[in-house]
Amino acid sequence: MSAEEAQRRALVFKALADPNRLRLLSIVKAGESGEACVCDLTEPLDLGQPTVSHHLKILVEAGLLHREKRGTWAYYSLVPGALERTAGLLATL
Amino acid sequence: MSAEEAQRRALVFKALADPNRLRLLSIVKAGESGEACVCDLTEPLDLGQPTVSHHLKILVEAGLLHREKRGTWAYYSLVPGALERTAGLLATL
DNA sequence: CAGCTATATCGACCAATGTCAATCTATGTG
DNA sequence: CACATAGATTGACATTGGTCGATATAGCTG
Repeated sequence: MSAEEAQRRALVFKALADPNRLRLLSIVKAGESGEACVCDLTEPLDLGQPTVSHHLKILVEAGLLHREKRGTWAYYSLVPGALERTAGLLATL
Repeated sequence: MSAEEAQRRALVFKALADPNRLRLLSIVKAGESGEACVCDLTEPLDLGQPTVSHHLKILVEAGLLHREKRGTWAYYSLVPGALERTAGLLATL
């Protein structure tokens, strides 16, 4: 694998390499509507709102979460197929 | 997902969250014998020997690589099924 | 427009991490 | 035993990364 390809793939795993971000993904996935707003995520993780926004941004930039703003709220949802594609990265090392 | 479970899973992804470690896994996997010694890994990554040993240790501790010492050499190989199990972690978030 | 609320951004701080040079350990060889 | 070699460990350093408080932005409501 080329250095550039490795760097690219490492970005996704970096996004997954934090316990709080794994929990964020888990909560978003478990939500019955498939989405969650920041206010739903702050309390269960016992983190400040800026910290949660920071983690969500990293997950969005990694292509794992999708952000949709509706009114004052921002709703986050899993990007369809993103987890499966990430799993595929491991099979094709 | 509990905080403890998240922490446990994050350890594996932390191990994957470095480009050089991804390349190490890739090289070990690609080797025809399925294993490689440190001396085979230093040059293609353009890293010093201590750095490579450091990365290999992290991959072993994450349960991804197996280390077997034969004589003066240490041979590293993929732990069977480890990558598949890691991929499974993503499916069960 | 003034005020409120949800979220994002900024700046600072401390902890964790990747890298290297130097050194140590263990194995093999004369 | 003396020496050489493969690899691990240590210590130092610079960089990155997670967290928070303070502040900014955007949308809603009166």
